[in-house]
Amino acid sequence: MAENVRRSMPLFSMGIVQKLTGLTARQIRYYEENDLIHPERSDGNRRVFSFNDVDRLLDIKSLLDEGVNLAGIKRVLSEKPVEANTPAHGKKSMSEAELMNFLKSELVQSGKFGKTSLIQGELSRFFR
DNA sequence: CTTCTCACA
DNA sequence: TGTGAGTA
Repeated sequence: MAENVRRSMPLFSMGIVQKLTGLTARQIRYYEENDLIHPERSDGNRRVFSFNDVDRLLDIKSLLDEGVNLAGIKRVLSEKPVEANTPAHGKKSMSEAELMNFLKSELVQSGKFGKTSLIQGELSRFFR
């Protein structure tokens, strides 16, 4: 499962994840406190999120829109341990495809506005 | 400049 | 949750 490696490869900083998920740093840190996500720690105690974390955050965001509280989200994610990867073809979670699509869109948008794109640098490591 | 923790409106 | 203080 080399995919898990990529998925767990920590390479997103707080700022990147904020733009990717649309959540605020406060929320992300708060969710971490509630064991909804487990980012890695790198120099100076800075969080480093993996693809898996971002994916999870996206799920959390969806649940939030549905009016689910932390307890509920916690419950949902509990059934989703961490390495819950598809047995064969994974029709169950197409979150990866969604995420890829989302990330690409972000890149396009960034290009359109000709501005920003801190994620471009980070993302290049995925599409290289 | 960015992120971190802590604490309070 | 947001925000500001004080750091690293």
